[in-house]
Amino acid sequence: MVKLTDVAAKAGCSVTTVSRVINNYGYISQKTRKKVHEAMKELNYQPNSVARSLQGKKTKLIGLIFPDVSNPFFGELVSKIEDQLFKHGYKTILCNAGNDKEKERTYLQMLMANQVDGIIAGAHNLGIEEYQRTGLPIVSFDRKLSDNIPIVSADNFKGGSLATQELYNHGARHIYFVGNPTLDGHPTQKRLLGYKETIKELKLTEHIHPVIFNETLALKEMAIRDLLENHKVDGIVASDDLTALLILNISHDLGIHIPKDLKIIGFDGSKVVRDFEPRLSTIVQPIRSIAQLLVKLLEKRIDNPTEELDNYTYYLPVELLKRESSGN
Amino acid sequence: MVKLTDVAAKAGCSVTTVSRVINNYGYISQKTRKKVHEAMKELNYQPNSVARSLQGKKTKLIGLIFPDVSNPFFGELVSKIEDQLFKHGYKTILCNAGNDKEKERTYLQMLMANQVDGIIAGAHNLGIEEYQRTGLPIVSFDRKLSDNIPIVSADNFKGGSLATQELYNHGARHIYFVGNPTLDGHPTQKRLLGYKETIKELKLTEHIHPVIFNETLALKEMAIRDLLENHKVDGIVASDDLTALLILNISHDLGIHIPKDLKIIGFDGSKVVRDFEPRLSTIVQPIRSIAQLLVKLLEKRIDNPTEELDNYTYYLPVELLKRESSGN
DNA sequence: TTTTTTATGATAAGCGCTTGACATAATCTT
DNA sequence: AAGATTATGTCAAGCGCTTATCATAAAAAA
Repeated sequence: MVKLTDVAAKAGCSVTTVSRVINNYGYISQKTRKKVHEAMKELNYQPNSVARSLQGKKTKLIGLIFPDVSNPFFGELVSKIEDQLFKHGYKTILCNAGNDKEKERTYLQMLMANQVDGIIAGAHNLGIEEYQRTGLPIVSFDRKLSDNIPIVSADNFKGGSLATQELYNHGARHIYFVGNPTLDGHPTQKRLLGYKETIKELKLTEHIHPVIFNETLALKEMAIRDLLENHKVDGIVASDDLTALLILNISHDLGIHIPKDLKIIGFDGSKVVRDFEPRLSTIVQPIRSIAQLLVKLLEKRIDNPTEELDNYTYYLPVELLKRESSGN
Repeated sequence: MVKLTDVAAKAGCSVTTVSRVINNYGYISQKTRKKVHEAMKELNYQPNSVARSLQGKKTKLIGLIFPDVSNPFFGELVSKIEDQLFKHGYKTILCNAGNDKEKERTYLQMLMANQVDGIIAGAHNLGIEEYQRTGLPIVSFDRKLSDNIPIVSADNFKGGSLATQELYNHGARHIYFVGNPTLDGHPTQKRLLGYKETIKELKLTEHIHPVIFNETLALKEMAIRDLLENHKVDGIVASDDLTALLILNISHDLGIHIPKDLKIIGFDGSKVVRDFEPRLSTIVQPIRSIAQLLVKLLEKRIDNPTEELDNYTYYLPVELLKRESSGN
């Protein structure tokens, strides 16, 4: 392994000088600076970040705690975050927490032990305290952890409302909300609230049909089949796109015509779903902006941990993508 | 920050003893071991892995270099790999390389600087040498890097063959291969070879219709539209599921009935696609097994870098999932 | 009791790098 | 030419932990 002393030898100067070049302090002539850089290049030298970190330097490691990148929405979000972090010089430690409390907890410990500079939290298994206890800079996606942890989120309430209104505009009068009904703090709840509010404004009756997010596919299908076969429904606000797709498929099996008999609108609008299911109307979350803001806020916290932010809650605007499934 | 000396103080023993407990060497009585563990728990102590790594201990960090987790297949694969790594006590550094040579190169440097224990390489931008030069244990997914780097892959050739045969069995005689035609070393090429071989056996004419993987959606759509409108085709082997979905959608737009007028079969079989597009026939890669094998091989390399493996090429069996789109 | 074995402590070196203190050149000012 | 400025070097301490060495004490075996 090439080390500082090797570079110094090659460049014909002292380690101090090399260190000065690398860390950019003290007096250095252009000539030596160049010589050192050349030596580093020739030897393909990379300062050992482990050693640097031990001096209290930043590790430039960020922990990303999210449910699961195999979900297209989280996949895209994580991808965008990773890209932002990379541009800011950070490396991403990927922590898929699933719905596994224990795994999330272990990861938290690991991240601390690895001296990460900060955490972006998007999983929802653990309580606030466990995150607080890390003492690390944290920003949260879509869920309030505590008063002093910034939270970034799409405007889920508005999304729920927009979706409901869109279905109404296209003639639906028996509009169901299909998805997770009761997870408190969970983002889908705000979507539900938006739905409820709008239903009330429209003087309709609210109908909530629970389809639990991390149930098996078969159980979800049963729940949806039950809805479509045994209830009078002509419009559905789905809590997320995957649920919406399921409804689309089952409707097709049952011979229910979309959008004539039933109008559907999803939520999330990941690129994959938008591109490959072009019939589905959906509420699109601004994934790129979310990623940018998360990283920007986190970096701010890292660079200045004590500074109070002027705002701890950010709702980014959603967009209604009108397609065939909602009657367009 | 809690450190070793704090634990020693709390437990009423020397740092040496604490270190003996942590690293499990030398003589230690059950009583002291317990006392130390209690002290660690009480203080919520985590050995600083940065400091440990500096002694030459393993970092337990693995770099994962893949194109992009927002692609459902890679999302699922990365998710499964992450899970395997976690179970083996490793942390995952996520490196989305996209098709960006420079980013991949930078990541490689970063991984070296961070003293990762090994790399799982699934991106295809860089040449062998740059990987070799890291001097790190590496395993590769789906692409040969060099003779002494193990490669794990689904049996793409067999998959291409199975798909072609399936279309034939259901009556297709004008069977096209749609996707990347020429990327050498790229996995889709073996799929193409499987297709070609089988076409020859069946005494049909081969037709290759290029749709470049990282083109824009619009260009891909144009290419497909051209195929469907201007060519006599009744069967398509798609190089991957997303391309297959595109073909499905465009066929629908053009009023081409699937599977009556045209039979399609995709490739990859990620869970998302299987669950949410249940009409699509596809060649399913054994993602979980791939992940397990990759991690197993990598760990072997890490624990014993010099040992020669008895095999450097692993083709895992694919499975044909028969659905409606291929005529079932 | 004597010898072995087991348990713990004190001390120090070192992993690769940073940084401060101090010293000495080389170059620039006026 | 004298002082100021800039450039480089030497040396040493320290980040938190591991590990080897040596010493000593307690428990177990002979």
